[in-house]
Amino acid sequence: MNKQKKIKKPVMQKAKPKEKTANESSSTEKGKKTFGLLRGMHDILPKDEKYWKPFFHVAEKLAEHFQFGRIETPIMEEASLFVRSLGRGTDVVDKEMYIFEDRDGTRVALRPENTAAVVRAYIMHGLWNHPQPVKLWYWGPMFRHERPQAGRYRELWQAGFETLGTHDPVADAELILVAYNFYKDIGLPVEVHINSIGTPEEREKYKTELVNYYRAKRSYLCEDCRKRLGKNPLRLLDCKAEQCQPVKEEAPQIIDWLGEESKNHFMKVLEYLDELAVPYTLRHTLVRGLDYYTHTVFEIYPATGEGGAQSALCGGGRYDLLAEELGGRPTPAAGVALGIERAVTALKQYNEQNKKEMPANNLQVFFAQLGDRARSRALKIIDELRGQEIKVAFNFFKNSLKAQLELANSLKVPYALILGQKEVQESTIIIRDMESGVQEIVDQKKLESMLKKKFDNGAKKE
RNA sequence: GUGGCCUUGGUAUAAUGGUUAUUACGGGAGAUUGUGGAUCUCUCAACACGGGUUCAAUUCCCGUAGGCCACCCCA
Repeated sequence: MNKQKKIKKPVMQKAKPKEKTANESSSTEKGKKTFGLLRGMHDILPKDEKYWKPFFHVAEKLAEHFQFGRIETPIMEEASLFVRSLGRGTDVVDKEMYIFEDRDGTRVALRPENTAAVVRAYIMHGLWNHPQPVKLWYWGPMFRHERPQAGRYRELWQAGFETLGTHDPVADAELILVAYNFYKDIGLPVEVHINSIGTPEEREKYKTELVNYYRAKRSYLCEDCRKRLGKNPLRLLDCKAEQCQPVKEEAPQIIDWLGEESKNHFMKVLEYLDELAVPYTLRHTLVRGLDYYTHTVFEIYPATGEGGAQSALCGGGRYDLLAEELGGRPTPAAGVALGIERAVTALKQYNEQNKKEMPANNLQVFFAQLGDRARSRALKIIDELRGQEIKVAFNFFKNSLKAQLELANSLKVPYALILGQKEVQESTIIIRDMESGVQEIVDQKKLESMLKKKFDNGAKKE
């Protein structure tokens, strides 16, 4: 052994320091190119499944309960769909879209979000002829060419809920409830931030007021804010620079610039939330970056308040004008998009801090097999157990009993079944209690009933 | 898009301008061959890539890529 080692390594050693000539050859002959990920992209591996699956299930369940129909639209659309909906001048459109010409010369974009596409589908398939409102949900990847950071990816998964064809504030409240439950059901404490940005007209008036106010204080502002003043005044409210805080605090609030109708709508939404006991915080600085929003806007954050700058877990609001903008008939609507990666990250962090773990696998038995004959018999029995809805783990790639039990142990399975030559001969099987180590030999025919009895007893004890 | 920090096996880490790059977890095999959760043995596996400085670079410098942080913005 040792000798082999000594021979092997010096050879490797020599190959490397052969300097420049060796380098060339090693990069072509020996060193096969390996591939990494495109920037900002990530794989979702089986180990993450315990986080991703529950979120999907919760979304699916909520959709079922609240009767949102599933819709999946293509991840590519005509680029102009997003330009129109999100608005020229928004960052998402101007600098974050994956946009290219396909082989036919069509201007194509990878969807940066899904509301526009859902509205497109709503119009295209004449869903306005269905009983209104039409409630839809989706789950899939979005693409934004941003500079990546933790919680910010270029491919990001979103679940979304959209309610189209109603002006009723109860729709806003329902969406917030759904989003709130999405986190609550999974055990992640969150807080809802909410605001109203009224109609475009009201917003314009407010913007003018805001600009006037800020202009007077221009000399106190940070550099960014001076830029924002001309470019994107609503963003002034988001400024984190310390020097701007006093100015910000005194700034006019959009609420005061809403008309009767808008105000009433907002009040109604809040009343519903009170009734639903969804805790929320009014945040008059909450505006949103996509052009299509009107009236209610909201975001949800982890209640821990940690997680860096991009900690918003989801965002949504009303978009009463979007359908019309996209060529449909006027259709009041509202929706919410939930970032799955951020939810996963927040939940992981929360679990870590609170020493919680995701529910363990619900495997009930491990099937250990010894020898060829046992193996083929095992497959049959396992299939029968599957028919009985008994969740059984096994690994036919390991042959020693020891290795198999080791696996059973690491999987935390309560019972192991052991089938060897002897048992095959006698048509029996061993049931081993993994905790106590007690084993009993039972007739294979009685296996299912025995197991079920044990599971029942186990359930009763708990 | 702007600025900054960072990059050693799958993960987490140690050290070093110069013979076999540390340790733990993890993966595989095993400790008299049909029994796990303890211990032990063996084994697998890394200096992101490219260029430069140097007699010599994983170590110093530059570039690229990627990650992270803040901003911009957003989920």
